[in-house]
Amino acid sequence: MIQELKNNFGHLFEAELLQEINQVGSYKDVAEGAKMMEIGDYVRSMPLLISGAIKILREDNNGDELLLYFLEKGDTCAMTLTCCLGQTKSEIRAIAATDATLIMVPVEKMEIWAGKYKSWRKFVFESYHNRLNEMFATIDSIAFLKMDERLVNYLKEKARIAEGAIIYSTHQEIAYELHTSRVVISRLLKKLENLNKISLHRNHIHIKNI
Amino acid sequence: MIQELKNNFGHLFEAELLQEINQVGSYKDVAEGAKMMEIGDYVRSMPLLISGAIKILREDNNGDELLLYFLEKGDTCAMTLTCCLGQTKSEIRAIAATDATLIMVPVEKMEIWAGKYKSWRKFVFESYHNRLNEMFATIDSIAFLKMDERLVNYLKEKARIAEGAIIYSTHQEIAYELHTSRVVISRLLKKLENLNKISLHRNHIHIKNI
DNA sequence: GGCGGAATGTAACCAATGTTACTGCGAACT
DNA sequence: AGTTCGCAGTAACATTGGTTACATTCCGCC
Repeated sequence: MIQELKNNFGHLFEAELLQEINQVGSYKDVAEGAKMMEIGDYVRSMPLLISGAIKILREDNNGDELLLYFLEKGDTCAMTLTCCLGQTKSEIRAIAATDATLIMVPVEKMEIWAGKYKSWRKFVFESYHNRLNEMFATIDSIAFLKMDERLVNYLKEKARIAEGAIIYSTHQEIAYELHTSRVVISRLLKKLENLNKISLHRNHIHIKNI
Repeated sequence: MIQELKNNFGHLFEAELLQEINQVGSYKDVAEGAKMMEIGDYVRSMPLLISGAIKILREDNNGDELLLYFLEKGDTCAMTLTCCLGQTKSEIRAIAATDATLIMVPVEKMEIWAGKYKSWRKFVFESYHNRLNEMFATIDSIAFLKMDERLVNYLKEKARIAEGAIIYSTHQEIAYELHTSRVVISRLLKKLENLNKISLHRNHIHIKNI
């Protein structure tokens, strides 16, 4: 494990902290689509993401979903940070967007290291900061953009995460994540295809130039 | 100053930390409407809110605004927390929603205390947590609610902040904060008045039962 | 090859919200 | 008292996005 740790977090943490993480952390592989956290769950360990991507979703009373943001390599989940300390429930759902590997750290360490290691504090603060910024971006998107622009942003982000020009999603799945209906997504995607920005296929979308 | 500190933060911080805050912090009074932070500003001190309320706003490229949430007594601004450490610019605007008093703490102390006082760490983490939760609530509101429901929530919140049943806002101001148009707000307010939930007057709104 | 289910395409319609344009009212000022 | 200006009321219309309904296509499976 220590090698992956160094590769992904070596520039952040001093050797002693890496050593500690190595001792108490446990490896975990998750498959694409796996639910990693549910709304209302209590959190007992903190994930450090080594590879893959996790999507973070919000749900309303009617079960309608909305994609908030993605976590990637080197990220951690801000939700767990204070859930651990404050013993509160998760407000969000986390689902593996791709196959992913992570290191799980017991919550007790979280606060101990915050007192002990400056680099850990920096990491935790920056995680919060990044998450807040992603939330701002999400809010901008919902509040200020129209659905066609939101869709384009979504496709860009998805392509970036997938590290390729092909997105394997159905229109229905996209509709869920943007909290709209399948018909609307089909309509807008077709427009993008007519503009020659994407090409549509069954079960996947080819991003050409958006 | 020490007395206000004790009243508002005494239950959070140990005596030694209160003492330190008292030594390095400076009092500041701001009048309603005063701009306390602008998008793009660098932050050099951290506010602890003693009384009053601060509204936190987001703005898009076209200058359109959106109210994110209010800060109140006992809160601090999460934005400053990492702006200080990371030397990044503010992503938000802060405006005094009422007359307010606060204690400004130099940023250098922020990280020092985080290493020294467990209670300070707890406070900072909880601040982040609260802000994230408020952002979730804001997103829920924008994404899942229709404008009439958002307006009702807004009025409730405003009345709570004002500690009374009368809201001194014009329709135009409300429209800005909810990022819609004055006509839409007037229309919806009139509906609420017809339902006998509010009564409308020039420059103010009387909340009756919503 | 035919069947069935999932995914997509599309039209027609509806509801919510945004826009434009104009009216009238009230308070402040002269 | 008359003027001015900001605020509020309202109608008419445009646009966006959501809904319903149905046709078509693709693919795996028998």
